[in-house]
Amino acid sequence: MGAQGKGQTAAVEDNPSRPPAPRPPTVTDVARVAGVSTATVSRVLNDIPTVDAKLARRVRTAITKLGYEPSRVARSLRVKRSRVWALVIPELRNPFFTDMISGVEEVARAAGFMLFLCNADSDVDKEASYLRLAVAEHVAGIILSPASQAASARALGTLGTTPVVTVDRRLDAPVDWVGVNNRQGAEMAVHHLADNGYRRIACISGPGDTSTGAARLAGYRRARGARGTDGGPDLVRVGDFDENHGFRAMGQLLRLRPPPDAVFATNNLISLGALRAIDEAGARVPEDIAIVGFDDMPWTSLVKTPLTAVAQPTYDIGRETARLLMSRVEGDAAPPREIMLSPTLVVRGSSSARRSALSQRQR
Amino acid sequence: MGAQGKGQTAAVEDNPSRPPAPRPPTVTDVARVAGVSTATVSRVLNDIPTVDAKLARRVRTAITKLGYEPSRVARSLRVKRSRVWALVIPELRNPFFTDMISGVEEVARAAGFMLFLCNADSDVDKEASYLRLAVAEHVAGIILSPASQAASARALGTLGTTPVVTVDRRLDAPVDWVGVNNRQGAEMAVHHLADNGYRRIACISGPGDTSTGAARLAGYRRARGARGTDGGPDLVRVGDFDENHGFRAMGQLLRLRPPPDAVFATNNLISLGALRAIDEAGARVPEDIAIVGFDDMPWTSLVKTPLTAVAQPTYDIGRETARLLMSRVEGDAAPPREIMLSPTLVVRGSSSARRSALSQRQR
DNA sequence: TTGTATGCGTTATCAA
DNA sequence: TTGATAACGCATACAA
Repeated sequence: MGAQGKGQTAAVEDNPSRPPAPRPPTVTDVARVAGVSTATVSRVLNDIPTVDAKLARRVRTAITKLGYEPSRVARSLRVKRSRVWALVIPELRNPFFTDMISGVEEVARAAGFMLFLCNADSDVDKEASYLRLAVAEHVAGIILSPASQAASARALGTLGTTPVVTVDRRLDAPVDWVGVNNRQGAEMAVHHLADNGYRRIACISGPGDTSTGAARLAGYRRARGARGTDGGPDLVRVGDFDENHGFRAMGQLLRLRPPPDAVFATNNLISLGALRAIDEAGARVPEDIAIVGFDDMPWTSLVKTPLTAVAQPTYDIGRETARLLMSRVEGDAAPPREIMLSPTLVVRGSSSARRSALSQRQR
Repeated sequence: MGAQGKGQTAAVEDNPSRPPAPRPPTVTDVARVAGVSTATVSRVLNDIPTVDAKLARRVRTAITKLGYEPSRVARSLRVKRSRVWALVIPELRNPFFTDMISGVEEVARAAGFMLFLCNADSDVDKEASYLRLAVAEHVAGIILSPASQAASARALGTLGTTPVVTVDRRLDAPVDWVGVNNRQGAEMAVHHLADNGYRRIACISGPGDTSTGAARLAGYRRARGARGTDGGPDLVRVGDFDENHGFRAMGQLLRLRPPPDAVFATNNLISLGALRAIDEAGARVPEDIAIVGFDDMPWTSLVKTPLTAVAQPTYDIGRETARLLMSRVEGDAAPPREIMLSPTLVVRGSSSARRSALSQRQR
């Protein structure tokens, strides 16, 4: 109900009583008002100590009086480096990345850096295009989670001297990296399933041309090898790190004869899709199929059977990445560093110890 | 292998075999190589038609030969407007906003705009600080989802002529807005619960100084009024739009005597917290308490009792917001516009028709 | 149609 | 310690 606020569209014309040029003040204006040179204003702005306290005060009052705000673009042009980072990630809708970004944002903001958000959409061309834009914007540094191992490493060459820190996904190149021990995380998942009596453990893997996809699959294979579990290569399903792949792969796995008795879902979106497939097939977790995911999410404890998952210190990953980039931006020229954090296994009902076929019948 | 070059202090001069200056090429370089003036290069760059095809070709080959990339910061300084938008949101870890951002990003990238990601962290000071930075960076436009209705409206004044489009959360100011009909969405939720026989319908609301918090609460109250349901003001719990508030409020509601038989959770994080509280209390959905959430998420169909939710066209909201800002950036000076999309109710098990007390006992 | 020259707002170099 | 002045890389008014 109520009236629409649309009324009174009358005087759209320019108001002649408005000051002629609402041009934002510049250093020159500040200098004039403070009665000093622009050089002195600049010195005050940049906290250069060799300036008389009295003059500095005059400058500061002039600044507040005018409501002056230094132009970051003019400064960027002059010093040939902006206080901006580019954040290039493969998928914005994956909560892992947004949590990670939260960590990056915290330290960037504290240091006065703005963040260019670049969503590559898992597309190497979009990624390359964003990287070009980033250098065209004279960003001070780049945080990159590469869409692909091969193509993205090539793109690195075009970046000139801009510092780059990769995160989560590695590159075959001498470049900083922050992330978790993905192979270890995968091994933990599979060993845990084997410990709980599962023998046919499947894996829904991500793309082979991402280091995380490759490492988690490698960990899975290694752990299976160590435990001598059953089943052949058809238990491995490689595809994208998304819900769709999780859904379809899980459907295929459930139709296998014999089907797997457990599955390792290698990221949170794949887990989501796999759970949906299990649900639609009317299968029970873990009686018909156990599942362990990668990435612990707010919803993992709330699904029908709470999900066991390999948890990453996602926010910390973002913070460490930003700190490392910060040191590079400030001139740290040490050889490339790799900061590897540890994943942890959060055990819940989806991987509960398997009952033997006998005891199942006894129920 | 050779001697270290360090000894030869004789030749302090630049190594002649190395290119003297790995300085990125500029318009001047391109102009020199192409044998034209910088003005012509600039014209080619900006697709100004009044340039001879032959010269244009020469320029273009020079550009590719040199690997020239125009400096967006120099251009920004010159034209006093960058091809960058600022995206100011209250909470990066709320998937609603990241989905919305995906939509924004799609149209921004297509138009060659970069995005400054500004996470205000529900803090009006951080928000104000980011808005200042945005103008200091000469952004072409701002997409703002205000942390608070009152404080953020004040901040608008400092923005000068920079176009602003608000999204999701409104402001008490004549400014563009894109979002859904939040009051209607809330009404749908409550009417649905009432239709299914619930009589004591609680509400876990967001902050009163956000338009979405206020509108959803208003819709809840209005629908309750229309249906004449039971219960008093203690059925309404106001707090933050986060999981913690959802968890605590739900716990309090469950301890009420008599407790509510249904609850409306006014955003996805509150739903998460409420479900967790219900779970920990050992209550069943919907037998002990029915629940309807706001925002449909990938996990909503997978929780123990699939969640009925008011769904928003989140991605579209982002796209529409970006399109509106684009038109403003291109000079559209029409009066402020409001684009209101419609929410839809996705019905699942968490709000199934209530069984009477009698039939419940009969089970 | 093309070129010359100037300025965007800042910082850095050099003299004073 | 301070100030005049020259860039930074680009776009444009004006002249040719």
